[in-house]
Amino acid sequence: MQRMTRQRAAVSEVLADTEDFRSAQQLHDMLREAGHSVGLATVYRTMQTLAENGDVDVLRNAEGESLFRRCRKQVHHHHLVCRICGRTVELDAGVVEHWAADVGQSHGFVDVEHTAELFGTCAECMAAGAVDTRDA
Amino acid sequence: MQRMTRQRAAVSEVLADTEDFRSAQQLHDMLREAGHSVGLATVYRTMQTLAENGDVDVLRNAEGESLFRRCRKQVHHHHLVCRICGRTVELDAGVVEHWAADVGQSHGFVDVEHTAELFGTCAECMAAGAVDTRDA
DNA sequence: CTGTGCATGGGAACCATTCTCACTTGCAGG
DNA sequence: CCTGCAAGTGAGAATGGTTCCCATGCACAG
Ligand SMILES: [Mn+2]
Ligand SMILES: [Mn+2]
Ligand SMILES: [Zn+2]
Ligand SMILES: [Zn+2]
Repeated sequence: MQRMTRQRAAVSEVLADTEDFRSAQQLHDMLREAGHSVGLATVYRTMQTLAENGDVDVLRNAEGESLFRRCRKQVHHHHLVCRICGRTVELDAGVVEHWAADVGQSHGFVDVEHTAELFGTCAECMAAGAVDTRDA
Repeated sequence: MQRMTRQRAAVSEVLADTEDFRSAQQLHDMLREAGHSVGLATVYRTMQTLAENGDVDVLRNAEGESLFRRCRKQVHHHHLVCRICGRTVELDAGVVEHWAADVGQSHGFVDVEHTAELFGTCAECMAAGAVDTRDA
């Protein structure tokens, strides 16, 4: 049984304010800046619950950190995420769905699930003279 | 300049002995069982080097742990992995490559990378009504 | 209003991975 | 063969995201 608490309301508010994937720690900072006081553990707990309920999407960046976002689409979809600012584009990917289904079937696998995410640097971050932090 | 050491030889040997994706710690255990003494840090370092050279493929399981495997194909590809026995099929996925490139470009993103893995239950495991032997 | 049991939060615990650094060793060059 | 030295090693410490613990707080049904 879910209770409505000051903390959960604050988290929902912050989630509604951003279009981008954010880590639990970033959300925690955003809450603090917005004047709300919410414990980090509570942020993690809340995101876990929201994720289980399908209210937020979760993905892991290259560093293995979990990123959260309230998505528009409730149905299955994929993302193109800016690895610098977190800007996100929701993608329909019928091609990928078909690929997954075909490949699974042709190899005799059942209950095939797939993961597919795109990470890049968005135009704005690129223009901002963003340094490519990769390779070297 | 790469030097051939007892440790690296042992790791290569163990990698050649398995078809399945394994974690650094599992590899470390396998080395110990095979009678070789190799530090865990060395296993990590070796896997990192092999991964950079494209000699092993890396993927992250649901728990965020890195799994390694020596793949047949040297070129970029994806995997269909049995979530029960770990059996792995290497996949060519031109469709996915094109999708990633097109989507990235049409949204003005650069340096677009993608992840795409399929997890399912293979025919044998399905027939055996098998119990999950992995994870833990 | 009140009790009760879900919720909170600060800090400790967890745990895979990386780092440190003194020590070892492969191997090119002599 | 030697030898010097840069690359490699490993035990343990550090890191850092995430979860756990537990005393205290508080939402809300009755
Ligand atoms: Mn899909
Ligand atoms: Mn690909
Ligand atoms: Zn960006
Ligand atoms: Zn199987």
